[in-house]
Amino acid sequence: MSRPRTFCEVTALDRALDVFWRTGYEGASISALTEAMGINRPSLYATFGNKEELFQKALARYVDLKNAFFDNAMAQPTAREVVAKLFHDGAEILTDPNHPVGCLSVQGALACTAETERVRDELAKIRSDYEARLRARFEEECRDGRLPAGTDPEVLARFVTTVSHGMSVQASGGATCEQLRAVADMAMRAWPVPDAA
Amino acid sequence: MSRPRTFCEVTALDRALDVFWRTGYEGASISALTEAMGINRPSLYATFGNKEELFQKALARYVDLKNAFFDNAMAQPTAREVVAKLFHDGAEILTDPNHPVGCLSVQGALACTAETERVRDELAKIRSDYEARLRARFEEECRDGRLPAGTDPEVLARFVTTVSHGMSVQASGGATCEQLRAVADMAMRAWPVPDAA
DNA sequence: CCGATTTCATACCAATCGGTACAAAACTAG
DNA sequence: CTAGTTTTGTACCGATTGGTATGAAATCGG
Repeated sequence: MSRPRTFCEVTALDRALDVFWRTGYEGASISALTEAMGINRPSLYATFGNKEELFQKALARYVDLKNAFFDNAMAQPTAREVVAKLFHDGAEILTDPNHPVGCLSVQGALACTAETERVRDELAKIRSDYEARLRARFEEECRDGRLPAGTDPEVLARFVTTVSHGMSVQASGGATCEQLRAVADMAMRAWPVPDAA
Repeated sequence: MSRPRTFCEVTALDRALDVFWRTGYEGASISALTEAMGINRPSLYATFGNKEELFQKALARYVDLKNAFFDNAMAQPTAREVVAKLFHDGAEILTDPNHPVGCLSVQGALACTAETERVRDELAKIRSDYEARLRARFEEECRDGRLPAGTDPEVLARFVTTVSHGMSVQASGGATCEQLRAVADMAMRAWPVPDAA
């Protein structure tokens, strides 16, 4: 009731996400955030709490976007195709000019001060969650015998996320989609094959 | 002449490096730096210029350390062994408890504000320099026929650096040396082999 | 049309940011 | 022992940091 908002909460959040994505958590000042969001400081604090809560909410939006991409890859019939699609589409997303380059969970905060440890840990948790989902998928296919005997699903999942995060760093350094795809194709050559013996 | 320094310039620089490494460029405040270096502000500015110059000098120290590691790997007789050593020793260094986890050129600044663009670009240049050295080595072995025909040295170099940077992100997330080595071993399975045909 | 309620904009808060002025202290050359 | 030079510690600079107090403007239910 009473006076309604003059701004849309979700679009403001998307603007905030863009700033966090481009400049990292610490690099995003409240002034930069409010300017990008088109609102003023008290509105930000009234609506989103404080900087860290705003980040968490923007991060939740990011995870939504990323889940769409990830689930789409996971819909592939085989683990190998899942990863191939993850790499292929990931290369495009990491270099998409419509949003900041790289992956927020990598760009956001690797190094940090004591005050921003929680943010770094949150991003680390997100990364490890995706890795866990991959591992679960690989374990499944290992049990079914669809992945060669002797395949370690945990290592395989860690390898895939490692390459993905490396691709994010490459994107941050200016690598193109095609260059990332070539790297991804090369990584796929490490995919486990049944023993010839 | 006149009054001598009460501190060692290189050890102070190493302390500064440690802070930049742990907290990133923006996260390292002058107060945190002076405290870690055991000197006060005017001494810092008189000796090292300003924050950015201090970072550059600390970064030069870091590159010295990293070169020792890198050159050691490059001393291996074959490209394959170079990369295997790079991965194997890298896993240890990235998780060495004696210094901050991960690689400074990855942790330092992926995302940044307009004022710290130069720092980010400097780190990106360092990363690409190492990649170029790997590429040169691979090109050499391609010409000599020691790498299979059809091998793209540029892609191979980018793949190796991508995995390395991914390992740095993994280390930042708490991965152990052994876990990184397992990933590295898996990555080595992508190494080019001569066509069976 | 009015009163209750909420959002808005301005202007501010203490703390910290990177960076410096200044004078006392400590050293060396003579 | 003194004159001159450099480093040191303290105390400060304006600007910016994340975060708020406050009152005016706007909208709703009645």
